[in-house]
Amino acid sequence: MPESPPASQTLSRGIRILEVLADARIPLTIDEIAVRLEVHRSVAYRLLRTLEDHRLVGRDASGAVTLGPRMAALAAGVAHDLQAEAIPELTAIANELGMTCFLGVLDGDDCITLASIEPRHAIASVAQRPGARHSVTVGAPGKAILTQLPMSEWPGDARAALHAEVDEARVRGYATSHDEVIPTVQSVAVPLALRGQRPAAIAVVHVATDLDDAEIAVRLRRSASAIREALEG
Amino acid sequence: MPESPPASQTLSRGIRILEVLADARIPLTIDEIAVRLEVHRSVAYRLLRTLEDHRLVGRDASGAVTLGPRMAALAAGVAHDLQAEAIPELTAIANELGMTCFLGVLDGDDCITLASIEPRHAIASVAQRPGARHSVTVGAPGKAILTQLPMSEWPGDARAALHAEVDEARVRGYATSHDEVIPTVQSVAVPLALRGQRPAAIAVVHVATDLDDAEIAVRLRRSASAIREALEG
DNA sequence: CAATCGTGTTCTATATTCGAACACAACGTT
DNA sequence: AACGTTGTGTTCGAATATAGAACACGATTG
Repeated sequence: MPESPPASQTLSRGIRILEVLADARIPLTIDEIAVRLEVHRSVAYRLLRTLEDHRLVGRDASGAVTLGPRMAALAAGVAHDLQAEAIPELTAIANELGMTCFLGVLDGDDCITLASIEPRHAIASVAQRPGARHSVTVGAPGKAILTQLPMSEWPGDARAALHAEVDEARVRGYATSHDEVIPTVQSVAVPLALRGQRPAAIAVVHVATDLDDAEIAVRLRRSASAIREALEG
Repeated sequence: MPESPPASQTLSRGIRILEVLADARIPLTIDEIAVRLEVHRSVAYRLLRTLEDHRLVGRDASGAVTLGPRMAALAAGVAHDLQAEAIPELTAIANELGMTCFLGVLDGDDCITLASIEPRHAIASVAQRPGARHSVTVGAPGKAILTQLPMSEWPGDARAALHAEVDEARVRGYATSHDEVIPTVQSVAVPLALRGQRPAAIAVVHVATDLDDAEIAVRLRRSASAIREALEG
């Protein structure tokens, strides 16, 4: 068993500033940040100045600290080729089915939405925005991702509860959810397994439709295949 | 004149790793990263382990380093309320005009796309993705942003060249571009100035249309007002 | 079976960071 | 006006977290 050498304190604190700012969702003062990090204010100050040099944070008119747009530019580099191939497919699906369609990937015990495309008259429009994150144990995309993992890698609290449901999804080839992540909406997702990359899924959400879940799944699977094809040749 | 105390070396190097990964767009080995940072490999190693702890980077199956989806989750916190208000408006515009519609904000000398919505029947789909970044001196959104700034804050090389064009855009209330950022496409943008926040703009791109630029601008301005209203009461 | 390329670990001198203290500006309150 | 408050930015010595060399190891490749 390899030892676990200590991480970099300074870098870790700098990143925690970004995390704090991201979930605060409002501009914070340096003091507030220092308190949340439990470091001396002068430490937070120097770290902030460094983040500012790299434009990852900025100040609003009153001097309070916020995340900078440059963060979005960095995030655009995440799974760049997957996004490039997936987005046109998501768009096609969204237009054909008239439903919001999105791409989720596994991150630890979470499912993170990387891209999402909305059709006209989007009902659940604020539903799934890029960057949205929730436990992989809830929602259709999460379960579609779980079908790709050995149960030993599931979050501890999910094994008993989801065993049957995920098994069924695996043989069926798609997963569904009702009322889990977003109240009253249903979701259908198919797994997207790529060589060497983290497990992913593409999914749609809808409230009520004349289409059968299985029919939706067929359409999703077609795009999943196209994406896989494009990326793995 | 305040002195400029040195920035945090460790944090700065850690961020440079993220920057290097974002623009490499392919997985890198630790050695490659160390070379690009011009640091000893063991330094890069410890920094990487820290980034990994925070899930900002991950490894693919072969052990190479990539940006992690968590970066996207962080980026979702950028201008959170602006995005929340803008996205429904962008969607409405995209569907009404049948054009890709996006939100750009100023970052230093660059214009960064924060969100973009494509219409139902998208023609040129890969136009402007979230996170896209280019000089504020090119493209319609950039010029719409420049109309909000005193010329003293323009990038040095833009003052002479763009003076007349931006002045005209300012009195007209909208900016245009042909063939600047993306070949053959035209763009129309209106400024979006928000109290205490960085200058922004909303814009559409199109190839050829029966609509007049001025008519498009009217529609854009309506949404800009709605967003301003919602955020500033 | 070398040679190469990659990862992960251990170690000490020292450069870097920490955190207290100081200086100052803007705002409200009494 | 004097006062406390709340915020920022700067200085500096001591302490420690970091830097970078060296070592150990496993895959691949020739």
